[in-house]
Amino acid sequence: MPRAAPLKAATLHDVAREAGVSLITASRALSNPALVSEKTIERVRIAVEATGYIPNLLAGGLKSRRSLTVAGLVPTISVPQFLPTVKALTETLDEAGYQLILGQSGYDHSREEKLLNTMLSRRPDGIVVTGLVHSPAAREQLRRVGIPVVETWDLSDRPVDMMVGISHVKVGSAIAGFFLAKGWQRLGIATGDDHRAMMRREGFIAAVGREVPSAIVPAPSSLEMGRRAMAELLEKDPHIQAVYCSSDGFAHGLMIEARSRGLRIPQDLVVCGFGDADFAAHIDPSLTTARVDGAAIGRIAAQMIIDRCQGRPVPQPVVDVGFQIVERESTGGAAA
Amino acid sequence: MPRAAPLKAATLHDVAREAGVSLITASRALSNPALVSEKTIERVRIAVEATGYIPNLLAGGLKSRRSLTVAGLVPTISVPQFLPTVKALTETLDEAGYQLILGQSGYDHSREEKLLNTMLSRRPDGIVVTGLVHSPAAREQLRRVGIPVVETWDLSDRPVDMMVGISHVKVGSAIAGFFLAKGWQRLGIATGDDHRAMMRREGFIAAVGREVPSAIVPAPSSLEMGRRAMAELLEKDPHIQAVYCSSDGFAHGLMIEARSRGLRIPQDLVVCGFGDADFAAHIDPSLTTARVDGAAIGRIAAQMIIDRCQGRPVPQPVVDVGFQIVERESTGGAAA
DNA sequence: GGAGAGTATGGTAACGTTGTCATTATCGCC
DNA sequence: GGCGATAATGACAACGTTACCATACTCTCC
Repeated sequence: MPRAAPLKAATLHDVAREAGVSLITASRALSNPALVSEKTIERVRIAVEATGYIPNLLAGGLKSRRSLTVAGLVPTISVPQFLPTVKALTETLDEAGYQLILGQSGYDHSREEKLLNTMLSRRPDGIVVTGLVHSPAAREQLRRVGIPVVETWDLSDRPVDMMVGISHVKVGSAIAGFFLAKGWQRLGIATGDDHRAMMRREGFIAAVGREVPSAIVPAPSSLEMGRRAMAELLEKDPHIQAVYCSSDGFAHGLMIEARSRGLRIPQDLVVCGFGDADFAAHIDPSLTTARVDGAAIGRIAAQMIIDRCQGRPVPQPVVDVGFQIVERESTGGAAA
Repeated sequence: MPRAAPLKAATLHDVAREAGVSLITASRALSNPALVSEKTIERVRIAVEATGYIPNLLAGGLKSRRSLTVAGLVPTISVPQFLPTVKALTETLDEAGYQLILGQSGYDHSREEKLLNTMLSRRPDGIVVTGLVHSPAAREQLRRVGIPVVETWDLSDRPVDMMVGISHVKVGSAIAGFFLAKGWQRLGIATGDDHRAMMRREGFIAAVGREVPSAIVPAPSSLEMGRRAMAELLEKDPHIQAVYCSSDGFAHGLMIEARSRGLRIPQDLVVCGFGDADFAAHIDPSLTTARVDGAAIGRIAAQMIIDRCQGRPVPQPVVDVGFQIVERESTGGAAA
């Protein structure tokens, strides 16, 4: 099947000729209209219509050193937890004329370095990383290129540049504190093995003051793995009372398995998740969980990048968006 | 906080000088090593290390007219159904050296056009659209630019270029046929209002041969909306026997609501979803659903683009990946 | 030993845009 | 009327890479 002859696409040159102005005036009419008279702008606009001109951001970016592009690195997009963040990121950037280039680093630090290099060769104006940048080589390289970098969903003492997230250690200890305050003593942990989840586990254990039976599964955790993790925990402690799970889908799996073994939730066992996924409030029993505003993380990260790119100072380069424990039926709370 | 002085990044010119070869030889050593001697390649490799050179794909793409970039348009990434597709797309493209630029068109056709223009200004080597391209202007423009285009997750008689997906009408009628074969007569539909879901509804209704009580919610559908949809359907027909839902999360919501009203599944009501989400097999009761291999859609779409870009003909420009109804407990099937 | 076919390298000119500096109208004001 | 300031436009040279063509040097084979 013969495709339409790929006619040479119109360039700004063609637009300028059509409009009867110089090349550079046409350029300004489109990208800096304040410098051009109304009349000329209109003429250029018409010429753009007539020629079907589509700007070439590769050329523009090459010269101006602004690609209007931001690189986004996520472990994998199939973990629902980051979806609101990526969504808000894309949308906020889009409003400012930036596009997101998505990269999946996997949960593997060596890939992180390689992917970063690939990304940098597109000369993004900024980089948003989900999680911390771990590899020292990558950290050093990011510093050297000198573009704004935001690490998200985590906090640390040594940011590469900017940071917006939460303290996972605090989440862990808050949940442990919540369990202990209710008087539950036989605790358990079901968690993925990624860095953030393991930090929550550490916080949990530190708050409890002793080791806690744990089922650790490879990230990302899923509902299916949750069922298996529940089985594992019941083997380790048949009289377990309260389990913290590293994600809501995971927690849901634990609850289903527990029920299928005749355990009543919350009477016989209570469960707390993490993330406040969209379904958490609506399953039965509704799930107690630690809520984090993932969309806010995306919005703030995008805004940090945009501000920096436009030369504005970022008032607060490290932002803790915090979290709250939302108590629902799975720990004996009210329905909604 | 003063950032490191942004030293001028090394260019290929610096690498060439360091390696003692000409600019163009350095270029070839990196992007077409077959033309360069082993010894020279090694020298260039060392020079790259020494200078910390990172290629500039903006410059390369400008000259070569290959940006090594593919634009991906999804309605929104927060609909889990497309996640496996986007994931496979990203991964397959990555292996061939291409990066995905993600755009969210929303469920709004006017945004589609605007977004497309933004995307095209980055000179992608290909475009993958989730769903069909509806706006005639957008279709025309895509044809004109002459780059490979893949429409996914759907099939139609008038592809813009290439296509990989399923017939949603067939899915709808298959599910209706499945219900009817079991002897269920009082049917219902709970569906999102996006194009694909509405096509499934049409297929369903056509197979039944008469109108069917429907709860239609704005896409994307969610578990929460599922609960409300169940309530709505029960109002329309208190003795409803079998409901088809346009997504698995949605179906899950219906089941939870039904149960909370004392209905037993599958004894009093049967439910079928769509998509075979990762949790579908593991919730209780496990969910009967129409399985579509979303990852395959992503892989095939990516491969089509890659083949075209590398000048290979695409043997089959329209691919139907098909679907199968997976019967589980929610319609009286076995557990797994 | 010279034609012919590789193999490895180099020089030059783009690709399409924008930064920088220069130039020309236009205006207000003493 | 002439001065300086502002507005509007233009010329030119990049940005960093690759396409294209040319050259120099092998090697083979009759």
